[in-house]
Amino acid sequence: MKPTDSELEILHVLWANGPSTVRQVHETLSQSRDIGYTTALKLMQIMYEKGLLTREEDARSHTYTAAVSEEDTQRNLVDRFVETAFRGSASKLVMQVLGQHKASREELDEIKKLLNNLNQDAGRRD
Amino acid sequence: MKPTDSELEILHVLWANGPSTVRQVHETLSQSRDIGYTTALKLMQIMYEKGLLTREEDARSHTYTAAVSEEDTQRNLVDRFVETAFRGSASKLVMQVLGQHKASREELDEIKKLLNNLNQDAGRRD
DNA sequence: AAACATATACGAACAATTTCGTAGATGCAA
DNA sequence: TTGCATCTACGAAATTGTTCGTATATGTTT
Repeated sequence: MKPTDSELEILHVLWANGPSTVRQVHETLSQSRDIGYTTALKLMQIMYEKGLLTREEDARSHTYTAAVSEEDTQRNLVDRFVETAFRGSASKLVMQVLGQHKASREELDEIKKLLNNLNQDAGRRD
Repeated sequence: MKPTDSELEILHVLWANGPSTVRQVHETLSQSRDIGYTTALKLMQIMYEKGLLTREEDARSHTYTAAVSEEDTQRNLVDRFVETAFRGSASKLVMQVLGQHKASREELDEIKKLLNNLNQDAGRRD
């Protein structure tokens, strides 16, 4: 259920480019790091067995599609990460990230807006 | 340099309780999961070799201390995590976390305050 | 001092992940 | 139709992380 780092790389390619053959995925992956064709193939076969990918057995090659959504996957990853790295304290994580990374004004505004809503909710609950 | 999940568990114990013997760490760890004494020992020995822990060779047992700070470690982990799970988009991560996790009003206020400062900075830079 | 409790060190098994070589199938081109 | 390019499948090695049993040393108690 939890994709490994390599599997995540492949998922990102499929999320960004849509259904692709092993060759296409390998081509993209090659641009950012050294990886053999059969390595990519094997990874995608394993992911298929795990249910992380579906595939269409076309004429000669197979076309693979991500079977899990980017959102769901990231939600799962975040859950685990908050737990292991921040012992469950999501707000600590948020503050760490905000203090550390740059974000555009638009992004900050969007976050602020979301935060205001949450703040109102929290107020009502008290 | 990057602690594994098990190593992180041990670091959390040491960060929370301060310098401790293997026995003390094992005692704490046992409360949350099944783990043998020698397993904890081995992990801490490896962490010592890696430089994640220092140790004081007392009379009979050793007293271990975290050699890396909680803040630095979390910063590193967040960096990697943003990269692998969110392809570098820190704000996506923040929004994912805020939308998903509950936080107390105090925490939200604190985040909001931090965010306002950042927002001003971003404004000035434009 | 002898027996016991408890510590470290070490080796090894096991599992998961990553990597790639090689074999065999299949379509296409000469 | 023969040979070349390219595909999948498979097996296996290398790496890393986790786990614990056993040996051995060292204090402590009687």
